[in-house]
Amino acid sequence: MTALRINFDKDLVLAGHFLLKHLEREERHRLATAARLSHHPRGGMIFQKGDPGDSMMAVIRGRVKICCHSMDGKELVLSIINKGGLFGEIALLDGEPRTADAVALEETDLLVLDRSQLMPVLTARPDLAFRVISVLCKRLRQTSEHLEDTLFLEASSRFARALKRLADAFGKPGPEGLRLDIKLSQQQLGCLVGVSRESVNKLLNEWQRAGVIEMDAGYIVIRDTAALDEIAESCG
Amino acid sequence: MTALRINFDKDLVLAGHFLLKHLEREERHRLATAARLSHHPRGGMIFQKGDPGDSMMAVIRGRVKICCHSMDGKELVLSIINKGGLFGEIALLDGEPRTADAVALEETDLLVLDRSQLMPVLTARPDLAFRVISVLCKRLRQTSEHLEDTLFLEASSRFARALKRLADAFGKPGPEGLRLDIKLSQQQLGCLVGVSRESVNKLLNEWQRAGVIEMDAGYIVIRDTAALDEIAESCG
DNA sequence: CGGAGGCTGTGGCGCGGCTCACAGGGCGCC
DNA sequence: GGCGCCCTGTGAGCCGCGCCACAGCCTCCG
Repeated sequence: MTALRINFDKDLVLAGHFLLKHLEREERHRLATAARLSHHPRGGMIFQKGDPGDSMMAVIRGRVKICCHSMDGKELVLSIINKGGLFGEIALLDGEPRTADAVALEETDLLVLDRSQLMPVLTARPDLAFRVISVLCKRLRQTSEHLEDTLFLEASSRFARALKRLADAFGKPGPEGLRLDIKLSQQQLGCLVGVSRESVNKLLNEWQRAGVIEMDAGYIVIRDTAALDEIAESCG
Repeated sequence: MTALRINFDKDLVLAGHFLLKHLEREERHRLATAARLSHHPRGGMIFQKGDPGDSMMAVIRGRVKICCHSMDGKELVLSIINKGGLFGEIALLDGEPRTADAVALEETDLLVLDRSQLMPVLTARPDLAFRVISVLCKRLRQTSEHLEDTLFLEASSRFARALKRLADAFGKPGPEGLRLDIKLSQQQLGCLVGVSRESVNKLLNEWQRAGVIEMDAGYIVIRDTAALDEIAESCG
């Protein structure tokens, strides 16, 4: 009974995912039964840079950060995966080790798909392969934009752009403005763009004084999108 | 007669390319006849960031740099494509605008493949699709490593790593050491890693004095690979 | 309830590296 | 040959921002 419910849930999860929603129900069901569920506590390590990787994960509940660390302990957060999102495809697809760490930001449930299950489907369904290709293209565009940002822009613009990206991914419109529905410490915000915690603090307070943003119970609310755009484009 | 020779050449070029070498001869020939040749003088612009892009290019002769520019005129060189290399796949695959400029570093001939020609082949041949996927994965790994480098490492390490990468791509073993078979100004070298021309100059001279590298007729020769590794890994 | 550990808020110092300024050299073009 | 242009070489100055230090808070836990 429980097993049945879990399988049913898995089907639903896969069906909800844009990569797999176009599969025949039967095919999807086969994937669903083969997929493992895995649970991770807040802060739990899902995989680590250098691990052999023959699976990819879909986030059912919680959030996952993809990050890596320098030799002297600095952290760079490459991306934050929301519920419904997918990560770990690269190592699955090319068979090389994982390029980054994956850490649960909150209590998180994952659906794990192994290469051996996925590859036959990919081969049989060219449309699925194209979907994968377009995911990879998007990632590449993002990463390369991230690189441009860090080389061309100074800290304030970079951070403003990061807020805008966060707003796209986690923004909920509210009475006061666009509310970022995710709690990140100033430390973590800094890691998103390669800026020190202290600088993040100073920028946040500066913008708060200027009425561009507002802090509400630890959440950031963007009050003046235009002003933020201004900062993001400034200098250059 | 000329046309025939050109078609024959195209066939050869495609056959030499790892993406296409596994196609049936007939299929490849169809692609080859459909593909355009295009010629660019040294410094010529091949395409520009933001252009609609429905083609990808294989380099038959010469070299191409993929780069982009900041609003205040700084340049970032994302990669340099050698003869035999491929570029422009991303826009072709996902239909979005080009993410960067492509400029001929030398007198360059290209073979241009249009989306309309390539897509049917891609759909019919899953192995080709996988090959494309693995190209994208490799690019993604490179870009993300580039990003890590610029955020984590200081100028000297970054530049040392860039030299190593150049050595991988363009290095010819010689009597004195590994010779980089490409002429780049200090300006261009700087653009590869986001370092000012002056800093590049100082580093090159410093390393030359230390016997790590040597300049020969404008070409860089790496004499002490281990020392370069040392610099690349240093600090952290 | 008290202590520890993580987060925020701020000021000051120091440094890596960019900017600027200038001088000399090679090379193609008029 | 001479002129302009782009390259290399080098020193001085400046500045953004990281790093350090410290103080006040909140939260979790024994």
